[in-house]
Amino acid sequence: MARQNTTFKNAYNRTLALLSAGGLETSEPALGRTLGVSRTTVRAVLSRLAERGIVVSEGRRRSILRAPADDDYFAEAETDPLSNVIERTFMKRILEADAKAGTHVNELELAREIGVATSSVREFLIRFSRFGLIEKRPNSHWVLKGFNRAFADELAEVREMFEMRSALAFAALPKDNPLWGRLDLLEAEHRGLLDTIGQHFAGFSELDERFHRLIHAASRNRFIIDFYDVIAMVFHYHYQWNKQNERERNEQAIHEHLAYIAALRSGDVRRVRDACATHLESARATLLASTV
Amino acid sequence: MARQNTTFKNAYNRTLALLSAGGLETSEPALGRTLGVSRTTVRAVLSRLAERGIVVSEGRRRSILRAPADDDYFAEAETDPLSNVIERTFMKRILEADAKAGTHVNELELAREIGVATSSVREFLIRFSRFGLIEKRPNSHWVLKGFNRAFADELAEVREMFEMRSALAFAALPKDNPLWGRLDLLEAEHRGLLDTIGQHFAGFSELDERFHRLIHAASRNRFIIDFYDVIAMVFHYHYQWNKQNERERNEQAIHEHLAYIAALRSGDVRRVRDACATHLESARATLLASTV
DNA sequence: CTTTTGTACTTTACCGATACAAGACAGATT
DNA sequence: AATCTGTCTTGTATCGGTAAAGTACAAAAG
Repeated sequence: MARQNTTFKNAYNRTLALLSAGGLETSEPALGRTLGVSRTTVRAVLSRLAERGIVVSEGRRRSILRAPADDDYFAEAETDPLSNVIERTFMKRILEADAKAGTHVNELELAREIGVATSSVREFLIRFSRFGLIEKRPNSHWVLKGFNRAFADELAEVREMFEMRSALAFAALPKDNPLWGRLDLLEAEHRGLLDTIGQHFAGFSELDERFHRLIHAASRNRFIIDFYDVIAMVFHYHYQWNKQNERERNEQAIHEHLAYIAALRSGDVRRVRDACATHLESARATLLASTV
Repeated sequence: MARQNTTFKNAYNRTLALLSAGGLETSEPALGRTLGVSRTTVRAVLSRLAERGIVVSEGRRRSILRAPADDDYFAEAETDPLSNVIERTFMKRILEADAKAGTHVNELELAREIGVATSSVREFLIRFSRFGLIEKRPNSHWVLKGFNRAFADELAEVREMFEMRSALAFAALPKDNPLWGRLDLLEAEHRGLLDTIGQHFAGFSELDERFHRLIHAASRNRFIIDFYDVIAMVFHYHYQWNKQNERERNEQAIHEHLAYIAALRSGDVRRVRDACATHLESARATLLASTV
């Protein structure tokens, strides 16, 4: 096999979902746009829909024969892009066990473990290296730098610098800037989550990310914006391992966000500074508490 | 061919240079350490030295038969690692001509132009992407973001933030920290360069890089330290195209560096701030002047 | 008993090939 | 006149293979 057709399978599953929701696009280009794939893939999807007797197309006329059933969908595992699989396996290794600084990472071994070609692992490691957790010895192995206190400190230091600057830039934005509207929406989501915190506080981490990315967007600086990828990665993975007091932590964070939002609206530099600093300080504390 | 043996050729050339200087190491491991390569490569070098009748080895006894001549060396082009070749070709393209933001970058085309496999180009582009000049569209091409004013501004903004912090950290270093010693040496080099500025002011860019990297080392933060790679890349390539007033610019920069060094030694926070700001401001101006 | 050499083995760097996915274009539909 | 479909071409994602470079270990030399 040359390439897993995850793009196709993903698009197919999402088309089934659209069908169930009754919102199937009419034309190939339109469907391509909503799915974010090319027409070639759309046609492959339509072709399979016809094979399975769900939708038949003739020319530009399409008729839905039946609603999709559960077993029409591809298994989730199959729709996961290879790079995600590699990333997950690798992060599991790093976070779970022998992730001491100085450990060697072997491309070939990783590739064999996951069942993929070395070049895929290689490319992943190169991409991953910008997170500052691994380093390459030319012509030789990669060296792990450890998910430790030093990493957390360095990360937090830069984060605080960047976010403070972004927050001040945000507060200074003219009132007709579209970012304000997006901030309003996010605030509403925060309040909504607060009401239902008992049930699904797990959704917070995703909201948290969108909130901070919105703030960073005000910096209009690609280096600042891109740096948030490092933080998002850390939160995404590391917090899967640290469920202690999750609810309390999240609830507190929501309140801090709300205060932060109010400060931004006030336009008062000192208030923004304080709210930002307060929130980032507790974020730092949480992070440090969960390092090795 | 599977792999250019540039490592070997490089090591071989450097061994010849060591021979001419009369400083050949005795044992294989020792030579490996000074060259920074493995024993396998050292043995390949020794074996070629024997073939060419320069040095013969029997057991651990080695005798030098003759001094290396000019045509014993491999041509420089052959000793250049593939990744360098790719980088140079790519940067030339970006800087020379049609480097408008939005231009597509085609892996296959680049690979054909240089005469290498696509995977090598791919890996280069992934590594290069952290410089913020290109961006990947999944399953599709890379998009150039343009070596323009916006890029220079964003770069300068982060640089100033980072270097200011590093400089303050440097000034606060205890006097027995080894970085002070290295600063002394660099100062001497600056003065030396100032005396001979007429002849070889070209050497300044390399000195400049070492100076700023030294300052950043005081931050003890991998993200800050690594960020200097972006700046180094920009200076390395962009300045090859902008030779206007090079001598005056460099001379001024040297004086700014000397003032900067004096400020660091003084430990006076305000003085450090001023010297750092002054220098970075003129660096920013130079950079902006040379963007498209 | 430490360091070096000879040798065998493992891993990385790079190539070439191919299925999957994107993109281009002309003729057909509305 | 714009958008859509059919068809074709190009390019990316991934694999498997091999020469170059690194690494491990036992026997030899000091």
